[in-house]
Amino acid sequence: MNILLLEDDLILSAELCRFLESNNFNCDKIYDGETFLRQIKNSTYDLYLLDINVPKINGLDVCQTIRSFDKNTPIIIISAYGDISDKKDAFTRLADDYLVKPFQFEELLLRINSLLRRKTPSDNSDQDILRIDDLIINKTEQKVYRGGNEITLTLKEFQLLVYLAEAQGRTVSKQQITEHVWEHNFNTNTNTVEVYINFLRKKIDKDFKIKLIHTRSGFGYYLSPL
Amino acid sequence: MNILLLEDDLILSAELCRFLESNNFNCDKIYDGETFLRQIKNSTYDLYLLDINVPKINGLDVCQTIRSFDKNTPIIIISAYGDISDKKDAFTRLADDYLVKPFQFEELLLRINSLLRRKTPSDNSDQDILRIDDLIINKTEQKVYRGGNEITLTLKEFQLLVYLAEAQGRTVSKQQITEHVWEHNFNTNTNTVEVYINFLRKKIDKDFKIKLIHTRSGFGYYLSPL
DNA sequence: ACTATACTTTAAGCAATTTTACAGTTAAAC
DNA sequence: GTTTAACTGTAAAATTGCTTAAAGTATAGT
Repeated sequence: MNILLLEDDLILSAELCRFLESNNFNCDKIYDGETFLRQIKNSTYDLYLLDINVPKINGLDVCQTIRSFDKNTPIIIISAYGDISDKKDAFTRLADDYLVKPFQFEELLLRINSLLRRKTPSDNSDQDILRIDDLIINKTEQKVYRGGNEITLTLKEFQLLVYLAEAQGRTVSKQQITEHVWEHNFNTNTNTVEVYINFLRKKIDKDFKIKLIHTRSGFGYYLSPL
Repeated sequence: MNILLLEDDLILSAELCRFLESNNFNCDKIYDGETFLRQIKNSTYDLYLLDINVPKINGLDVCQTIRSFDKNTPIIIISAYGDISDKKDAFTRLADDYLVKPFQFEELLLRINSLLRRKTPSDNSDQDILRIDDLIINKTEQKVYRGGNEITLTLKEFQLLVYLAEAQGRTVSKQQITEHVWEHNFNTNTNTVEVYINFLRKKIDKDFKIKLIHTRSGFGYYLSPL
């Protein structure tokens, strides 16, 4: 089980991580909200542990951002703020639990296990969420987000994007795309794929500095932030 | 939403119940563990609230007994005991949360809602009453209300609405709808689903500003106030 | 069993959206 | 510099969805 910890108190962070690892969790630690959100784009975790008062983006905003595309992964807020208004704030942003510092590590462990126990048994939700940089594709909900905003795609646009995303950065040929997304094999001189790539670029890359859809002339297309 | 409360402090019990009812829960109160276990055989609840130190059978044993046949319904322990060993005891008996007395009612409310939100969607089909905004669907009575007024639906209309409601805002395809509501799988060129969606829209959305039934062209339909 | 009524399904025309095709332009490869 | 591949806007075609009416089916009362 992988846990990602957001905590800027280096001593607490190290201690907590050590404690969790001694209880058979794998724990990564991050010190500011911005890096945190970047990190979860690359790797998936089973649970998030968020301090509120951290640099750049605070823990509550991080929580809200996660929940905009992932309703499932448990989130526990750990904070020195113990007021009911702070707790209310956390729960309305769909956190699952709230622990006031200082707390006993043992209690945190109990609550982590309790939440993980409740996670849906056949948790395919992790595989159903594809990420490329800040682009998030939720296959079950059939929805796409970039920079926190939802992007509305048509059925074919969505299928094409999923096919590209599942190639994991490898280049896929137009031949492969027509076969998988359009399912007709002999279609020669047609530029349907180019047209749809163009549709996707308009919706996904146009307003962003970092382009995700790339062409390898003669080979095909690939999805990557680089 | 129905809550069953186990608490032998009559003053606290009454106050808590009043608070929960003012927050749109239905709350029944029981004063000892034995009666409690008898009660849950007769009626189903959405969440249990258990004090530990009560007559006959204590709250932790009640918790363990419930979990022997029901792993799903959320259980919150409320107790004056605040030691880590007590908490550990509660969580190992598969309670979902633990609040130390005295606590703020407001915080209990937050934690109740958090747990109810997480209830697995699958057991939503066990749910008798489904709600989407001001639309209320009573499955056992097979009645539907919106804005306090009853809406008369035919059998197929009702089945379709229930199927959409149980999807919890997710988009369901026409394929899925025909399979579940009409149960014939090879149905090719027929527009029965569209027609029934139209019937439902007339009865449910027509007179209201906020529309609940939405189309995602190419994908299917979903129910949501947004 | 007959009739009236309500319910379900099919059909058809229209509207909206999505997909495809075409054509001119631009960029890349050789 | 020429050739080939890729991009992009427009428009036509195809698909999908909505709505209404009417035909078929089941149900209840007499």
